[in-house]
Amino acid sequence: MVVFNTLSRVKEVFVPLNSPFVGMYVCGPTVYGDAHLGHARAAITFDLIFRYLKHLDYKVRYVRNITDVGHLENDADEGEDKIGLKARLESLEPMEVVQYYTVRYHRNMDQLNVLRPSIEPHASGHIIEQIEMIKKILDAGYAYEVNGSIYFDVEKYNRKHHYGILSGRKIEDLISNTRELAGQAEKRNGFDFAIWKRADESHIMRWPSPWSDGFPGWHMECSAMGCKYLGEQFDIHGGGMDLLFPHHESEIAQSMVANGKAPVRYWLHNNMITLNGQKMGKSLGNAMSLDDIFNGNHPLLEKAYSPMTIRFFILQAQYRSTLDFSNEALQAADKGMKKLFAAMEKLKQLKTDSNAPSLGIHEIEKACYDAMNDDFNSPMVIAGLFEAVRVINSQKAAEGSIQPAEFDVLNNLLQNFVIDILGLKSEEVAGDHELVDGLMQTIIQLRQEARGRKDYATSDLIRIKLGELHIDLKDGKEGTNWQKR
RNA sequence: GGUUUCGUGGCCGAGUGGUUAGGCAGCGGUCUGCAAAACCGUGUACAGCGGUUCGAAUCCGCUCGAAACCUCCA
Repeated sequence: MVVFNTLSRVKEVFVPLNSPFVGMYVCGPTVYGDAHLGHARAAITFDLIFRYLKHLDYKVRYVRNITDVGHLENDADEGEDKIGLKARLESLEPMEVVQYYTVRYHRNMDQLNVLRPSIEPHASGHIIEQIEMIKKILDAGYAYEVNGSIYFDVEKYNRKHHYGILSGRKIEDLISNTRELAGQAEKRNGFDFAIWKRADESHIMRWPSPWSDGFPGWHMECSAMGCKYLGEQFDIHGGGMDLLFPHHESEIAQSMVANGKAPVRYWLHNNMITLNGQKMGKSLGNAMSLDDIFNGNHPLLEKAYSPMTIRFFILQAQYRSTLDFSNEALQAADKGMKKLFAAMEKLKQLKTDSNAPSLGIHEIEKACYDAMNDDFNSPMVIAGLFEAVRVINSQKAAEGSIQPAEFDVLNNLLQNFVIDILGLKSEEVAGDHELVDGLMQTIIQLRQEARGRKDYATSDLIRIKLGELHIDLKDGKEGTNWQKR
């Protein structure tokens, strides 16, 4: 298996530090607003990786943090904490905001069938670990204190190491390009970053420390919690490409100084979802919340799209490519996914015969594994699955049969890839499946009798009325099937 | 300005030095009371211009265009 490592910018063979154990850390959400499509992409990308590694029998510890402190709202490390700001605006206790949006985030992720990580640590629950790490950085001489705040000395760090190793930046460029911003007086250099920040009187999220009552800098939490749960060095660190610099770059610098070694072997970054070619982002005001999409409540949406449609849509692109949002693309994904699930149902009806000719199922299976082993190429997996769909449908249409051994391979292939690895699930019927199906069979039978009498007015009426309830009837050679649209 | 990417047929989106990605839409046919589904068939696609090569959409150079990051962001 090869993975694209942002650090080297090439695909590298994936070798865990302590096989069969794999440690994976992924930057989770800052819980101060509803999750949007971008959150879905990051979560689904690393859910895919988590699921596939487990499928390969790796023992994965997957840590995804909840950022509930230390994220500064404005420029230059001088702003207000994001959670604190929201809390003041809504007259809530900060932890109330955190709880509210964490619950909503979890609900959205459940809807998307994203597995919960092994550990989901909160930054606010690891202030002590962060303070300890800051002490190490201070002791090593790579940070300095000004008025109770501690800043990381990037310039000094860069003399021995390379600040920019991940993002490909050079410190000279940073010097010449760092914007002149107000309130940077405390820093020796504009690109130094706060690792502890003194809180002024108005700041309601604060903890005691040896230096001041304050709060940790944003980059500290991931360094501290990654180290705590996965060790000083672990296999995979993931997140959105927009976190590459300065967040991940700074994480590396902090850990290098505190632990004396690079924290991460493989850095994986998912690309952005775009809207009209532009990044969909909270700060750009063009982000669609997942609830909006699931409910169809957005001026740009022609209709509501189900969580599984969104999941399939995201998996149809490779995680390192930008993915362009459009109604047309979403509707195409919706139709394609339904076709896939319909074929999986049809497979059950396929006749087996040990004398049947081979249908090349093993080749399809191999193609799916090859695709996943090549940097988690889910679109190629899906292409392979549609090969399987074509085989199933054409055999069904020709009333052909399949070798029992190939049937098993095909069945396992679909189960493994569609359900377990891609994490898709059929959304056909919610609720009382048996009751609904029983009712439908009765209706279908009555309609069948009408058709037998050539009473097409009645049979069409039944189909039209069911259509209004988003139920499609499909007459085939062996009777009528129904499907929820 | 710097860093990093990208530009594929109507749409989304893989891939790659020589053989059909795939999905959706379209067109023709089969099937059907009709419809839908399904099946079969169907597309002079790789921004432009040069270069390397027996051969490039794939490698190199230039041009044009777009994006992300350089400030919080998945």
